Amino acid sequence: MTRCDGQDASDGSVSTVSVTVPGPWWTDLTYLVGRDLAPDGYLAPGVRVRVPVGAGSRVGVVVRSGERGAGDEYDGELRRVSEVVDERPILSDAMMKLLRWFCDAHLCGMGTAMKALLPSAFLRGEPFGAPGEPMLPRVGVVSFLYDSEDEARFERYARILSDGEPSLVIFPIHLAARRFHAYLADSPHMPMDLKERIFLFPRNGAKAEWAAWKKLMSGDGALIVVGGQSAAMAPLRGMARVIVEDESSHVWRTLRPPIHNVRGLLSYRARLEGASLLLGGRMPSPRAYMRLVSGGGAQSGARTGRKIFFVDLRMAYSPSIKGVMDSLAVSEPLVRETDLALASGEWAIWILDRRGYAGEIVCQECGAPVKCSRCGSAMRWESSPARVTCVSCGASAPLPEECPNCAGRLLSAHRPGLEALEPLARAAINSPAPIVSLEGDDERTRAAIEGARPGLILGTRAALALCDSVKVGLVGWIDADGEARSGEHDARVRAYSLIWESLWRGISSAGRRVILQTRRPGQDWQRGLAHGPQGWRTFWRDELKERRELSMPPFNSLVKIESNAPQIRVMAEKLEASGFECWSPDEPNAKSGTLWVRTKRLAELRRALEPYFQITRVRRGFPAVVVWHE
DNA sequence: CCACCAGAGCTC
DNA sequence: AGCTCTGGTGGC
Repeated sequence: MTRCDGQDASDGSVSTVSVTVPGPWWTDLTYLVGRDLAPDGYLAPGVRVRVPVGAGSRVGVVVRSGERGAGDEYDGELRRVSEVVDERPILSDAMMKLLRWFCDAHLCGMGTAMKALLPSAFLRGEPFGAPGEPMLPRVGVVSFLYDSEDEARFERYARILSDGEPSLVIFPIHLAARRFHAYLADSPHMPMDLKERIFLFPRNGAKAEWAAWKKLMSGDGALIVVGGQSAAMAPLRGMARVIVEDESSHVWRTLRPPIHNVRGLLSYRARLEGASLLLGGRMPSPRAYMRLVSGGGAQSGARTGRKIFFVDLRMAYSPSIKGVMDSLAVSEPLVRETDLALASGEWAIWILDRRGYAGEIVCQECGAPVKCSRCGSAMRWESSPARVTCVSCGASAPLPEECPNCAGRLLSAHRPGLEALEPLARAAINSPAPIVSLEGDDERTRAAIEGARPGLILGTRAALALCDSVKVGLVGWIDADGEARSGEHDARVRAYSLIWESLWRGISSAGRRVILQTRRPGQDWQRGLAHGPQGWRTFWRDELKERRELSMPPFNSLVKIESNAPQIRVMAEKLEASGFECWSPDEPNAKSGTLWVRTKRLAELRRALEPYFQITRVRRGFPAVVVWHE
């Protein structure tokens, strides 16, 4: 690498470069570069440089290079590139395209895209070789593999992988990747010499991840890379195939900005690098389903049988719960099936997706819910010890004696939770088997359960993970409608796929029974649940019809923009003037604002948002943008 | 007297 | 968002 010697180029022949610098802004920054760093007055696009930014310095990537003033409106004082990191461009053509696609799809800047897709060492300036181009341009095919049985899919993957083509196999969670890695090591379908060339990509963690990148970039002979989401950009040489397992999982969507769907990234990466793409799972995601019905048939398991039972909540006995307005039903069929499962030495799981004693506390006089003083989210009531905790930030406070809003004395609890369910379960179950409330999903709890005598587990959706390690004979959904109640446009798919998962997940799905306590037995989004291994066809047909009518994703993209209230108002006006469909749910005098946009014209929206992401706006702060594509 | 930290201020 | 510079605090 070459460092700036600090001297001015005395002959005055100084040129400029545009550099993408990681930051929340979308602007590329212009710098001078002296002859000492660039003898030809030119730095190739894709070369990393260290540049001064504000008080410090950062590593960025050259995007353009040329004489002063060429295609650049900035007329202020320019600073100098302080160091050229790479001798040759370091981002492949495919990688540049992938980064650009990411920016367009998620309405973010190039710097944000680089941080999301590349290991942190890249932007520290460490030696780097990007994922390769295909040797010969290839056209990857897309295929699908849906089978409700986990074991059946694993076997199919193993058979496919046994041809030794360089393959990337990615799971939504690392634990599942580990399980598949162990499966491959034992699989009779894998040739011995190939087994030695399977690499389990490490779980998130910057150091381990960078070590894995270096190992793969050095071309150590790995042919199959198995990993969780952190392996999505793994630099596998000559990658010919990408397998995305459990592709409909909502876990593919990241929780941290830039919020994106890692499965979508993998699909596009496969296309750019000419690798074939195999999407697999228990059921398809909306986009995969649409391709599937337009393209060809799916694989599927053949097992059917009476696995699922609907219990009409309106008919079920619902004992009242002390201190809580709503009741919880523990129906007769649920108790009977639970006792049966326990009697035959299997585990039973009852799922209620609300922790604590009650999900919300509301003032009966003013109607306001008790909110967290720190973050403003709803507080839930926990009974032992008696207190309220915040659903989102975890803050805890003593049980309020009066309404914080109107000082009213009548606070009432609603939506009973797991703590309230436990005494009901104890009273209802006849079996002497233990009853355990599962508070977390950590490894320790799981290990304790794996070694214990089978019993009844009361837990949230996280408890479904137990199906992977112990024999679960019954899953009972205490309030199945609750899953579909959130206002999100994808609430119904989440509900459907959770229940679908409870039918099929893990090692004992063949004999498992599932009971749904619901107000709409087998109706609406629940249609198709009882139709056997491809019941999701019924679900998607109805769901996509409705989404098309409402112009919701995947037929349109949904964009959420957050900023301060005045800026949101200005943006809303301008976007509406440009013909965008916008709405804002804000209260009139709120400080911060939210703007929703529903559109197909993402490129145009990007251009409209560009002014708000110029670096000169840094002091006013940048809006936060989230995009939904499905 | 200096190590450590929170907050301010800056960004071609 | 980073980064560094500042000034206050607290440990010895």
